[in-house]
Amino acid sequence: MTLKDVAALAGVSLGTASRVFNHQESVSPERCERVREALKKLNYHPHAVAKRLATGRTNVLRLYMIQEYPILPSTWGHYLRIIQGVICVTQAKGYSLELDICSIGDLEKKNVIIDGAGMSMFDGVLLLGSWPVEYWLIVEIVKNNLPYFLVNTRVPGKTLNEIEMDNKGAIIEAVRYLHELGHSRIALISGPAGQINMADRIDGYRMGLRQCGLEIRDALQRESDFTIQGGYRALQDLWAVTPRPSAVVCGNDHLAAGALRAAMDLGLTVPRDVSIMGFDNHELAQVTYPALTTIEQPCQELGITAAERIIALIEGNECENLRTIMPCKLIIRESTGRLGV
Amino acid sequence: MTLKDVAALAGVSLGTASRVFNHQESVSPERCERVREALKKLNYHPHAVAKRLATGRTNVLRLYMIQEYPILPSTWGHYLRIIQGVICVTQAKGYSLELDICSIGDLEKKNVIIDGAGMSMFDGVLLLGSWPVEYWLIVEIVKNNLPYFLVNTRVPGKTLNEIEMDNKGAIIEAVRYLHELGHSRIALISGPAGQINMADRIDGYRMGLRQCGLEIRDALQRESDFTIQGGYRALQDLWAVTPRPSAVVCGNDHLAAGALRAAMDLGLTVPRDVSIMGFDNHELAQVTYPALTTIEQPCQELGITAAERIIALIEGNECENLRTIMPCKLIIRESTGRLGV
DNA sequence: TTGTAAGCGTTATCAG
DNA sequence: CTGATAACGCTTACAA
Repeated sequence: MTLKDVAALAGVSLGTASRVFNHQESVSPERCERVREALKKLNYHPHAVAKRLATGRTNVLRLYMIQEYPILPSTWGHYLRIIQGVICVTQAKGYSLELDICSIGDLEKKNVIIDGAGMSMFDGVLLLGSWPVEYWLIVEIVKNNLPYFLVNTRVPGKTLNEIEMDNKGAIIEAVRYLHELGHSRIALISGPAGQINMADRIDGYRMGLRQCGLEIRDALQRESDFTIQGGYRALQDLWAVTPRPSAVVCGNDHLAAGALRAAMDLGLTVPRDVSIMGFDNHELAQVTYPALTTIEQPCQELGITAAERIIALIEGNECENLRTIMPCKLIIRESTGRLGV
Repeated sequence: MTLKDVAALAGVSLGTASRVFNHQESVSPERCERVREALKKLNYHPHAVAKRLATGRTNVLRLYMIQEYPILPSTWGHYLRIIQGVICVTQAKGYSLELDICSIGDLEKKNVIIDGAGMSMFDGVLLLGSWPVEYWLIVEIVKNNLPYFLVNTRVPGKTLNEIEMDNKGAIIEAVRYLHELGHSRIALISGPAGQINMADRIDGYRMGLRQCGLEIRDALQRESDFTIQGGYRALQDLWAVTPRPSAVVCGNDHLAAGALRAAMDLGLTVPRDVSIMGFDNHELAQVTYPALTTIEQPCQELGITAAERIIALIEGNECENLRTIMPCKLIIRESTGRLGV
């Protein structure tokens, strides 16, 4: 059932049928009505592909999940919430969302994005990741005139179309909070410093200490992976340092959960003997014992904003804020408190 | 840069250029070579949309995540692993994956699938969900001749194109395992029985008891939601029953984590006083204290199989197994054991 | 083996 | 306001 059939049934030309269906502009009420009836009767659906060919617009947004190895379940959960936000917007605005998962290596080597754009398979691209993106990739994208947004990541040292969490500010707040509880020897167990989010958290830790007038001691900083086991080992490590820390900020909830378990196995009571904080407000922060004080990120909002921005870019409504930082929120539970209480 | 340009540069006709690019069939080696050079020089990428219009094939797979409300993080994680499997296959076979999230109500009311198919936006559809799907929706899909597969869900009472986890078998194994540890009063804390997976797990629980020659007692079964809090309350409840259970099988790891905490707050030691089991092998199963014995599902394999099957269907290679059940795996950790040990 | 031309279903331009 | 008609870029008979 094509528009032609509709036109035939309504006894009008193809052009008129198209006008009625699309804008109902400049067509007599009478014929307009006839076309509408035909549209109804034939249960007409426009052929999306033909429309795309004719208009040059696909109404497809492609989202690349840039996946580090090994795959981390914590990242998964984080990404999916962001994607949910993206979908809210794409659905509302009549876009389809194509999803792709690839390593940063794939993205750069095979040049999949540019190729896809060359084949005009999508109108814009969202790069969702946690590790730094190479500048030349973006240069390539810009050169091809393809609307893009970096989500939850960036190109170090450049200000581009990007939208991120305020990782740094969140940790500064965390350090201040611990300082207000009376802690002055605050340690850090971070994930890999090469990861963008983690780099910002490490930065925030140092800046927080500075703002509180506390000394920055290398011995109190541990770089681990993102795993529960990593957190476990790092806390054991940290406990060998003299003087010992009285509070530990962790790069994510998994590290914090591991640290918690290590503290327990060392015979410590949390938060009486040591305070421990996570980051992410992952579900597991609720099930540890004691439950983790942590930081919540506005994942869905991030996705929503990213989608709105790129659609604005696609549709030519220049969007002002090319760089946006979303604030996070401190969630206080049981794993932090005053020493000895 | 279109094929026309390539043809012009190579000094051949459009048709010949197309033939070289697609099948390199029936074209003289010499001109073939010329075309190839032009292809290279112009860095030709076929216009996907035009190709689609000409061939009538989109090479797009659409996956609907059927989302219950409220949104459960545990479901998210589960789905994403499945999707990852799907993407492995679509990437390898040259398909794009479109992702949509909607409630089952959306799907049925707005008839989005049929409309999308009518607009020929995709070649096939994967329905990923956990709640029963209405038969008429599938009837509609079949009527429209659209290849489909149900993933992780089904239409109750019908055998259709579907692929699921062996939830039932897994719980039977769990009950047997507990029975071998000497337990005879085995309780169940399930999620909503309306959810397909949970219904199967409840079935499995009953069948497992029967196979072990144990009595099925309603007082030892609690239907909760999927939350940690739900598990907490359910275990408290269960503890008021006389005689008390000595082991509790939970519908998922969240319920089990809540039950664990409740047991702790009741002053019990797990597994000495009571054994507790989860389901999913969610990350939080590693961080509870004690760590949860649970059941792992082959999520990625499920996705891979589903994608392979539907692509076979699309490409007309009749796939034999229209219904497939994937086996799960028992993961033994610390939360189960013999009574009093 | 090759070129020509007729689609594929729209949109959009341009006379009338 | 309306109807032809030319794109859009490709595939695929069909004819040469």
